Amino acid sequence: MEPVNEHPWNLDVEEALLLQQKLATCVIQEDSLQKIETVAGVDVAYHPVSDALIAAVVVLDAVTLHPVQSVRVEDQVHFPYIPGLFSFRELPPIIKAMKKLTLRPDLIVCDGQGIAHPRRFGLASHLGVLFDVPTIGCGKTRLVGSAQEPGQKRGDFTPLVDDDEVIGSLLRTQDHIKPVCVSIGHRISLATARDWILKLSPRYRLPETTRQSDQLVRRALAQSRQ
DNA sequence: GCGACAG
DNA sequence: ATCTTGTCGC
Repeated sequence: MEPVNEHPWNLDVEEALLLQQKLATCVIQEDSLQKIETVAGVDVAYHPVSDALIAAVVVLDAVTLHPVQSVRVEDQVHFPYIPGLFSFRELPPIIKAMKKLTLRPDLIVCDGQGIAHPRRFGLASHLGVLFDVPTIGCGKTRLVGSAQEPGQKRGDFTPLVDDDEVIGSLLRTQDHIKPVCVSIGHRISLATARDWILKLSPRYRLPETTRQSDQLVRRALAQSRQ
């Protein structure tokens, strides 16, 4: 799977901020989904031994949630972790992994934010714009914004608000378990994004896409540690 | 000035 | 994120 748009990654902080501002105008905050038959999850972990990042993409059947394809890739770190500039650290290995996919997923769920971001351009939006594929941001914690605690039942949600703007939802995926932070990545509406996250989280707090890509990454870490 | 701050 | 320690539930 090849990206539709590309840009340099050897940027300093100021250049990265400007690029976010520019690319944020490309985000489509509406559904433009065709048939969703496959859903992908992406995750990245830092490998301290080799000072590298390991990225994994797992593509699941949207009905059975069983994996149909998975890829893994290792890449050097070339940008520090800075809240708000997360994608400049994690996207290079993710793009490498995406290029190895022989099938094009209909939807991608990211472990991080979409437009629930200071400049409305988190990792999920960045990935979505570069590949022009529908994406959802599903973070374990929030980056910006404030929200009331949603009800205790699976499916309950509250708006995440920043600067008088609804930028996402706190969504309870399991009864009494800490909610996740859902936001639009690209080419999807917030309501549809919530529906998919709920559908992908039938048993655990996090969607199967995130859990399975996370598992693949952890397996690589444990393996190369010996 | 101080805290907060996706992974 | 990762690592460590401690506590609780299965």
